[in-house]
Amino acid sequence: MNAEIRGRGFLLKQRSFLKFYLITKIEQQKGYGLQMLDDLENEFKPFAYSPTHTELYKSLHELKDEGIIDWHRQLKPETDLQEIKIYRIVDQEKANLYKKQMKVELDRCYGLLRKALQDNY
Amino acid sequence: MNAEIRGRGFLLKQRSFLKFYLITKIEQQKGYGLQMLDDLENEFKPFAYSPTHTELYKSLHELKDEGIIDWHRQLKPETDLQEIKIYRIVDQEKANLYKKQMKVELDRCYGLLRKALQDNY
DNA sequence: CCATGAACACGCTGTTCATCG
DNA sequence: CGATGAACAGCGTGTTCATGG
Repeated sequence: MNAEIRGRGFLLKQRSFLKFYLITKIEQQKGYGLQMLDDLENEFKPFAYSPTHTELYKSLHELKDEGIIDWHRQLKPETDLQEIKIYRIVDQEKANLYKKQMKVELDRCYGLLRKALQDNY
Repeated sequence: MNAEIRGRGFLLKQRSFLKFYLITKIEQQKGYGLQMLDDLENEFKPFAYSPTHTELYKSLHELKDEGIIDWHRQLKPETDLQEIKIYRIVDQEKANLYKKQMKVELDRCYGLLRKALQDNY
């Protein structure tokens, strides 16, 4: 379990980070895939982090495989006949557990970086 | 330059992190390779991070290739006839530059994690 | 072109093997 | 066995290619 979230190593994996963020975004009904990617890019621009669409989709697929989310196809409203996928939490318990575990992991990494900043300056 | 320190991505690489820490340890004359590794393991135990000896040596070799450090062989004092390597900074300018760039990178990652903690809880 | 996805390739890092006193 | 190092293998992630509106 935690083995999935942190691979016995240094800092957390990007995949876990994205899955974690996506859970929150889906809870808040923040649109479809590329839409969420766009949001993330903007949010993280100050931190020079720009996730790729491939990583985003792989994260969504993993969340589905783990039974945390689900999706259904739908036509993009208003504009045209483009098809998109709308995501939704199907197991809030699992979602909460994932976020809880990630909180521990984020705190760990946060502390590690703080230590580095304190030790070396 | 920065491309070496951060690979266009998410969080910083372990290698950079270790090189950065090793510079400080060498500045403080903290013994030889495995000795420093042992120190790091103890320091990071609360953060469940335990670097490997291979990564440590690769970091030291890179620092040497970049002309930041140097070493000479020496017999382990007092105890027995074991040979060890003693490291030393040979270009303090470069060392300072590396640490300065890493400071920027650490701050970036630190901010990114803080944002994650704020956004999702 | 947009949205989603798969295939492929590269690079980081851990596990294992090697050498020398 | 301690210290250093090389060779090898796995896997996370970015780049490229593919498909369907």
